[in-house]
Amino acid sequence: MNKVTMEDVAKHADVSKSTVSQYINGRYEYMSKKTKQRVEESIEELNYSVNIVAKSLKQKRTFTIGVIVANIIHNFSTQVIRAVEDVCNKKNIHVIVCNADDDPEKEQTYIELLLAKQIDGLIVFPIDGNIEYYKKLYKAAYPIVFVDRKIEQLPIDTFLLNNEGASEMAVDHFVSKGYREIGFVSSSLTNVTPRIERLEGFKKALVKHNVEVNKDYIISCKVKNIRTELKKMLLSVDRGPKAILASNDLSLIETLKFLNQNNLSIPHDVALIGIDDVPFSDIIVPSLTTVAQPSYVIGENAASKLLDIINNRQKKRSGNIYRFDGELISRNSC
Amino acid sequence: MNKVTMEDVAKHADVSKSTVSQYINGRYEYMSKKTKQRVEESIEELNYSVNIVAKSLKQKRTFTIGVIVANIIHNFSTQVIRAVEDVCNKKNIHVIVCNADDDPEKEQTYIELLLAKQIDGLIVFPIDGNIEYYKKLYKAAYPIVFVDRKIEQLPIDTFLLNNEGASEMAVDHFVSKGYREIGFVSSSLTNVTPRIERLEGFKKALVKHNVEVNKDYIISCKVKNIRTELKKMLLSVDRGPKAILASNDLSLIETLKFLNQNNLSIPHDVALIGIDDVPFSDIIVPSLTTVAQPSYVIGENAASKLLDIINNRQKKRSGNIYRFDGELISRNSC
DNA sequence: CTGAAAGCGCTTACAG
DNA sequence: CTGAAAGCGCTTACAG
Repeated sequence: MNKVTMEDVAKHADVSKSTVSQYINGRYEYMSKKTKQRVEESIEELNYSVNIVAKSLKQKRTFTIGVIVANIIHNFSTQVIRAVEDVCNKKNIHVIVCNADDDPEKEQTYIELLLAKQIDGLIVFPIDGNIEYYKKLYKAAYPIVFVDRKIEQLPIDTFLLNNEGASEMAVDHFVSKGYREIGFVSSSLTNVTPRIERLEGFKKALVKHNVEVNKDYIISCKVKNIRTELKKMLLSVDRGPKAILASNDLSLIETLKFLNQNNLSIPHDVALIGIDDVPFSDIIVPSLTTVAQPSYVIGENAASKLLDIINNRQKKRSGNIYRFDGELISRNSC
Repeated sequence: MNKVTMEDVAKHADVSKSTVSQYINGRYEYMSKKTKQRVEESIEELNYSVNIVAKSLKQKRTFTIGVIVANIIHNFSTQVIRAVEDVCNKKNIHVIVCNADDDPEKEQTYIELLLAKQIDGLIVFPIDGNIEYYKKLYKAAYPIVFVDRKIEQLPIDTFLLNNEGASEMAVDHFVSKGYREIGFVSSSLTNVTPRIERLEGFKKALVKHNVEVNKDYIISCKVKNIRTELKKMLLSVDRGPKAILASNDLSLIETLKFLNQNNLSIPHDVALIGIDDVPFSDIIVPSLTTVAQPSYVIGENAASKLLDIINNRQKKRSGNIYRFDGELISRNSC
């Protein structure tokens, strides 16, 4: 395929490699019409295309960034990736996606491989276990932004949902519909930002509405155990909650499955709101009321910021936290 | 970050670059214990990692492959990508994913960019409009495999569903449940393999069961028009079909939406089977009977084959068509 | 067992 | 306006 090099073009056009390079990079200022045309024709005839690897080595830029998602299983991850790719593709930047699978070691291996490939920057959904490693990257002034989770110790730009606000929206909606016995289901085991903040927002919102926080109504466990916990909460306790806030897509799905399997009707027996829209919320019966994350917008912003940082390495970095509000989409499950 | 080079390590260990390179690449045969240890320590101390861009330029391998999906909107695409990434990551090969969005020009731009990046091989969900371009790649002996769709003219290894068999499974299931008035809904506009073959398989299966093929029961149009067409088919015609085979995930979703919106109960009013499992088929009520594609297996096989081809460039290529059988998952929609 | 040298295919100051 | 030369950071025959 790509056997023809700049040298070949130069010979064919009877000019120097330098000139061909100038042409390729659109620096026509000092180029005679004749030369320009000869080069143009030669490139056409030989079907030349530049070797980006060689170019990258020289320029120390690879025109590629990496995205490391904590876990690609979440809808949110997929949508963020899509947005990042859209933003980057527009600027002819390639994106390499790695799924850390919530495993710090896996993540570190990926980061090292990406760095060895000299990628220009990194978008990371950070994992608790790798803080020291991020610190190294930060100190080396490596272009990096975080998504979904923040790491307190590091002034790295971070893009995430207004998590407390999202919970508040859901609780407000429940209360406005007359529900005061509200449960909370979370699938995250580890101490990640979304889980902490959504639970916190949930509690605050209850307090705001003068509802006492009932610990028996809060589930936080592995995905596969959610249904067992729901059974305890809804079927064993004397009076369980009449409404459930599922804190993300996976816990929403588990809750749905549980309710369906136990013939509990939504919203009659239990009302349901999920944080994180799921692709089928509009398709099923009853349709699901959710607080949708602006995932695409979050991804766009993170990508734009990263590209900015890459293009202005010198500028000192701000380490801002960018919050994006969720949107309550009222459908039929509450 | 990666400022430290092989040269630095060489100086620090007081050996030559050649020796460091040998060490990095695990060629210890002729290396004295002492040298080996000194290099090892220096690498450790300087925190050196190899520059893959330089390595790639020299070796003419980038340890990266590209995947160009026709349209990432399909569940199938996502799953194939996941499988490809799993296979490649195990061998430290990176994957760059591009979404052609069913646009031949977009696809060509991506392919050119990927080639300029010197990627080692390509997995493509081919689009009708780019046959000439694939031919060029083929002639240049560029490592490439196809997924999901075949291009008759080119002997390129292709991995796809046994589409006719999938339709047959669905029809058999309908018939076994007593349905003989069966509709077919397809979302693909263009003449792509899955659409053609699934429709063909559908017709053949009807014939096999001595059911006459009724053209009014076959819908093939843009996704956004499916519901209008369904309305004509189900609500305007005197006697519409009592069962519907949705030929892929998107048409399944549209059909579901239509049935729900019109309060048609599944399977009582209309039985439903979809080719292509959707993630929520098990979650909703009624759960959906589908013919699941072995998407992950297809992706795994395509990736393995591509890596094989890359590692044995000399071998002449077979151009086999690899068919994978779907699996009927009987749930409650039929 | 180890090192000097050439070269992968570009870009970029600099000279003329 | 154009070209010769150096260099990006590796690998790889080859010499010793």
